[in-house]
Amino acid sequence: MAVSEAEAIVMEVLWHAAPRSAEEILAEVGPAQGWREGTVKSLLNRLLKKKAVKAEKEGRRYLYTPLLSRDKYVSQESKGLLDRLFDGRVAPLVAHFSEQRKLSKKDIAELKKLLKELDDEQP
Amino acid sequence: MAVSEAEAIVMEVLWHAAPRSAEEILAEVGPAQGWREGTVKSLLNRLLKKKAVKAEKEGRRYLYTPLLSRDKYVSQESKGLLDRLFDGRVAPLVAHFSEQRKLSKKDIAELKKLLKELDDEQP
DNA sequence: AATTTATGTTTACATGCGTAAACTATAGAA
DNA sequence: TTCTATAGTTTACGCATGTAAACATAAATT
Repeated sequence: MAVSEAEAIVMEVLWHAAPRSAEEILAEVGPAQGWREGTVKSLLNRLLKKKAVKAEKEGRRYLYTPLLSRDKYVSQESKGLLDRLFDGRVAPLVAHFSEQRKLSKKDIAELKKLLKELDDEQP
Repeated sequence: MAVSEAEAIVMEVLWHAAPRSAEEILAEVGPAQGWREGTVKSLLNRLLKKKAVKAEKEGRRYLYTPLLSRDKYVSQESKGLLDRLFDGRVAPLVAHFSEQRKLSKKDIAELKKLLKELDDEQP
């Protein structure tokens, strides 16, 4: 089952640093998201059920660690979008952003560099 | 309110050719999706409520036409993903696909062409 | 005119999600 | 030892979604 958007926000905290306690996670996302204790606890439980995180007892509480890697999550999400909207191909996606003028100078520079590196790999 | 995934499949039919009747839409997506009549009708009604399509009476039935453009929809979806996962920037997204070896030869060629065109626009 | 057929409209129902309150258990504090 | 603070577990509730069935209505057919 898929990790939902709210759950992904909790995952981001754990991807950034793990293991963390529920309390630490709350401290990190609660204020920004306007979430209470119960909300974070529910999300953690759903993530446990989905096997996206694991919990290890540490004293009276649990410390949570990701089982699903950010890379894997990002891959799934990106591939989903690509397949649904761009027939699974990357160039049309970039072309879309280009048409929308959403490519920054920095993006363009980085893309050039990336392509050059690909050339160097496979001459 | 957002157009859901199932709704987007109906939209794709209309983006491809509109106006279309419910019957035509069913004929086009029903078999592939395993959807019955009622399902397509429900989706069309939700799309109407969301103002993503409009309906014009034609004889005893309605013909549906998109109000939301595919371009706008694609933009929203893409921007959402980009913001959530790549800090709003395109280059890291492409880098991700590159790392996952998801860039085809064709993608690479097209990206090069695209970047060259951008150069030519703004010399 | 009565019945069947084609369409659209209303209602349904399980599941997931966002958001939590209520409940429970347990380790410290008094 | 009893009370309290803390952390996890259970239950809740409204809304969206996927997936229709049931119902209403009007046109076409018998």
